[in-house]
Amino acid sequence: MTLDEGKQKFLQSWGTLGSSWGINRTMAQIHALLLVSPESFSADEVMEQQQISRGNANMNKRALIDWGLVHKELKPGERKEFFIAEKDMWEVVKCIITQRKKRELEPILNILDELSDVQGAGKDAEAFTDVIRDIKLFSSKADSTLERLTKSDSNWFVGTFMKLIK
Amino acid sequence: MTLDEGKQKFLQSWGTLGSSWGINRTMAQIHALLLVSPESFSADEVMEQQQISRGNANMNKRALIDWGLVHKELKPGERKEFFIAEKDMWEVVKCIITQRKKRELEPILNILDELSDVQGAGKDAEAFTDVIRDIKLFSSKADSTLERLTKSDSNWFVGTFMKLIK
DNA sequence: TAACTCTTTCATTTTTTTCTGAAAAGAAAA
DNA sequence: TTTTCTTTTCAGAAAAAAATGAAAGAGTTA
Repeated sequence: MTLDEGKQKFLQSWGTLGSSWGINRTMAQIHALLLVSPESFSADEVMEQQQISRGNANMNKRALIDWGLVHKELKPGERKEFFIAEKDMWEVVKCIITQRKKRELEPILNILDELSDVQGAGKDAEAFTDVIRDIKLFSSKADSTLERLTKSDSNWFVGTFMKLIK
Repeated sequence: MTLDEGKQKFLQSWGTLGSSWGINRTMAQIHALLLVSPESFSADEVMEQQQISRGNANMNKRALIDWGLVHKELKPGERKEFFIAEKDMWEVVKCIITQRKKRELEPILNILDELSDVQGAGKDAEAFTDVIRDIKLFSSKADSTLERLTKSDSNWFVGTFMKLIK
């Protein structure tokens, strides 16, 4: 397989994976494009490579920066902004965990807290509080595990998970 | 908060969480509905509770069964099928991990294998193979960790993660 | 076999999400 | 200040995903 074929296949797959995880396909593909490129890209280059509009490129570029997956790069003498992806895969994983945890896990934890004290008696109320309690147990365990994960360094991660997997 | 308000809020939140993780909102809400109910539901009851069409109810009910999150229940004397959710939260988590791993992680692992032997020289090819190698490292570590996780019992999970979060 | 009950399918409609492109805003150079 | 280059915004268009409902299918009972 040639480099170009490989890149193309990677962009395609990364986009598909992203969209099945609730991430806009184009955002995932721009991320993939920047990930496999040693050079930074201008907005125009991204637009041309991905055949997308300026608005679309800008919107997704900003989202990637918000997630911490992409950084701005200013080239001396150039007026344009350039963009380059975080290449350290451990940093990438940490960014994704941090963002999704903040945006999704933490809000649901707050709601579960509120739901812990519903009023009601009987089988229905009992089933409800049981489920909420169990979900809360798992969620807060997940939350603190991920919190520790993102606070640790790559070696800790590799070491700990190595132990887990054998 | 009353039981009904609580249920309503839970269905709402579970649906939102689901859709930000690439799971159809209605599927997540039906799941939530069945999760917090001690009794099983017929298709008609689901339709009425969620105000959705027969086709929609059927489609999502089937998806939930495919995932292993919901089971059929045949009541003696009744011609209808009834549906009841798996209530053991550890089983629920295992179902979700197993399905997503099979549908998403494993396919990408196969693609990463193919992408490992792209032909090409220079900075671009090097950047490409570096990224693919790193993603493969993380993915296969994740894969084997999740594999072991789903093969283990609840106590193992609680114990191990307890240690991690100490 | 015919009538009945319930489930499944799928072409069409509806809703939601994503994308476009032109206009506005911002920032550096002339 | 004015011009030039670049980024951002956002209303409307397009595409994608989800939902509907009627018809077909499947299994029971009469």
